[in-house]
Amino acid sequence: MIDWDHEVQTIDPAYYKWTQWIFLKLFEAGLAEKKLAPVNWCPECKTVLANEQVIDGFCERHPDVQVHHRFLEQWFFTITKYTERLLENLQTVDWSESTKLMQTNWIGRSEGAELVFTPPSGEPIRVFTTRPDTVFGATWVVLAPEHPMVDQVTTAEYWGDVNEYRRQAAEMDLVSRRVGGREKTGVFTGSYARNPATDEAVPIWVADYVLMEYGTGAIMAVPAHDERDFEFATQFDLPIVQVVKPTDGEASTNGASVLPFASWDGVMMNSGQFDGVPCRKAVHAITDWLHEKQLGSRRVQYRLHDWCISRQRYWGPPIPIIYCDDCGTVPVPEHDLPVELPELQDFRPDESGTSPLARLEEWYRVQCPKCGKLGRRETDVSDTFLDSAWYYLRYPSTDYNDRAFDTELTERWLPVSQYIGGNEHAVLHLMYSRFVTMALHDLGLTKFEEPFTRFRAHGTIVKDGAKMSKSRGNVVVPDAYIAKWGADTFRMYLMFLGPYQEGGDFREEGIAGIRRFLDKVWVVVDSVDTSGGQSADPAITRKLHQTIRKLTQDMEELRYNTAIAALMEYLNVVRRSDIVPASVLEPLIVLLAPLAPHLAEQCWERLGHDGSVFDTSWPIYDETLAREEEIELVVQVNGRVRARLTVARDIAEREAIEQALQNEAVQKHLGGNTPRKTIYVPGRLVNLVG
RNA sequence: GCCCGGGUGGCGAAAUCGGUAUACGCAAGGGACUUAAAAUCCCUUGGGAGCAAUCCCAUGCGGGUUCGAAUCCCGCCCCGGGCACCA
Repeated sequence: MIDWDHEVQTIDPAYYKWTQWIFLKLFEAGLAEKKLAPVNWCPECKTVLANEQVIDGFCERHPDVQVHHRFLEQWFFTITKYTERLLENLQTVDWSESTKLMQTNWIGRSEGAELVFTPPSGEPIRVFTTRPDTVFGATWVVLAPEHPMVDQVTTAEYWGDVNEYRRQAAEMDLVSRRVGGREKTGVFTGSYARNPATDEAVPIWVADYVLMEYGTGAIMAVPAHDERDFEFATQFDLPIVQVVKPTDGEASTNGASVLPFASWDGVMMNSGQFDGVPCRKAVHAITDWLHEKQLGSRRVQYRLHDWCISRQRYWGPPIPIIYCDDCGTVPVPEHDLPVELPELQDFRPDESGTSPLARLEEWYRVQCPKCGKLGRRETDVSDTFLDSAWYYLRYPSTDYNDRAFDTELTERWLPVSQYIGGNEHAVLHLMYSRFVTMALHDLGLTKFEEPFTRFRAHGTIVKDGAKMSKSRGNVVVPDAYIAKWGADTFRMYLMFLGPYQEGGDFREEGIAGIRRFLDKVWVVVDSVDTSGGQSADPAITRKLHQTIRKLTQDMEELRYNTAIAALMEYLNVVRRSDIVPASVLEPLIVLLAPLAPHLAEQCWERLGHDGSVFDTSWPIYDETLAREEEIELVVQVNGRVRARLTVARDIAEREAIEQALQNEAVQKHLGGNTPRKTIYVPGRLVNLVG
């Protein structure tokens, strides 16, 4: 039941006051930083976006609009400080496996090593690799175009080439830059660095297939054992040295045709004292060896980046920060919250990279809360995902205006015991909420660190093979169906369509079946025997308890389709009976209530009850009453069904086999032979093997 | 390319632990009621052979393990989703 007294609206200053408060808490905890970084810019939204809001290089809200790179100073939440916990805690929560997997992949944990390649002069170049075992085959080094060391290593002779290449890379937008399989490009810097394993000088290149945002922004290239490096070697005629030979490969020694060989199933070669060692062992042996020489160390790398929360749009809670020439970055004092959104004539965003609020000088010019000198408000607002990252904490505490969430109420109601949503939020809302909750937990503000104990991802109902969207024009509007069939029918039909977590294509073919079922319920309720004198047929009672058991289990596991099928079966049994006592019908109505609430409520009233059906308790099944006394025992000969016997439920093995052997059809198929082997599965079958 | 999920009647789908494949519903066909139609009720319905009892075949394709496979293993094909030059 929905309690409208506990409604929240994230655009209400009474709500976003606390969103800003949460920002301040995270800021105090050192989890909010403003930094200059390459960020995703949507030219349609005219704002930056978080990585999680960029889908295949396109804007989440504008699927036709490509996202660009911009270097801007933005506020970030350092979610990466929680990477390990976000990963580890996944094992403690009861969530859909698909959702957990998506988060795991998004966090993208990789074990490997950081190795040092030393140029003759200047700083060493640090590279991250997951294959330190292949370091003997590293024949050059690549820096990302944005790598700060490019300037130092580029020689005068190559200065022009390198600069031109960097200029082109900077101009390229995210999409064309990141397409895998694109022809490799790059330039030589003129310098060399020493391979820490071979001690040989290898050339230093700059190429855009290396990304500054991942690892150290530099790699060692091992063309024999990495597809991309192999491609680059082919393109620029660079040396290829095989250092791993396949364990079970046929063409293991005469190399070229099987390269690049990127598998872990191999042993080392051309690797000095490590020759013959399997890759998986060599990884550690070589890393440790380089560690002793102080040229490398083990390292774990993640794909997850910090959460960019700055937005240059109007709608959103202004980030509660004031910049002062003397005091620097000053948080707005709690008692000054909320920082309200001012009225603005034209609130549309523009290309400037600053928020519409930056046009309103009388708003952003304020006194510094510390020294009183004239300062300037932050004009960016926060990501709307921050609003939703904590809303569940607000629900129980909406009556309190002096605190975001009340300790006692929070303890009583939270964490959320069952949450249902779509997998499109797996790496957005669900990840952000987990992070915010962990941060609040570490600040001592909540007792739990996971917001949602149990989460189930619903499937997507698609139409004509595609996700419903206004632009495609394939949206199913429920209103028409509700008008024609009724809300209960439509609701129940959607549940009956198929497994809840799978979704499927929307068709209306079967909807009449649900309506017929509900009509039959109504008719049966009308014909119920209310005299109280009739006792129920034992067969119906048995079916009733089986149905209660099935519903109890199915509802808990969100298996609505089979729950409904079970109710239909039960109704079919009830309808075959001439007399229907209230005792067999009332539980049906209670079981139906969560599926067809309106109809159930009316039936309940019609059965002579004053209160709501939702105030009655869920029926409890009796295992003894649900038990079948007689069962059908299948008799197989050599695994094929040849007879079915009706026997007592608890028939002894010896007796069952005895009866099976006496069966005529069974004897025929045995052909007069005695079975060599008999298999007995209690309550199910006898298999005679001849 | 890598990682998940799925493929079962004409259709949506069941079979939850390796043990009666096709529950439940839709659609279709036949019948009852009706002057007629709708609605409702009853019956039939995986494919094939047969008067029948019954038998054979069938869970995307090809192999395997097992007394027994939709379910487990190996190799493919197709559909949906996620990630993607992440070193």
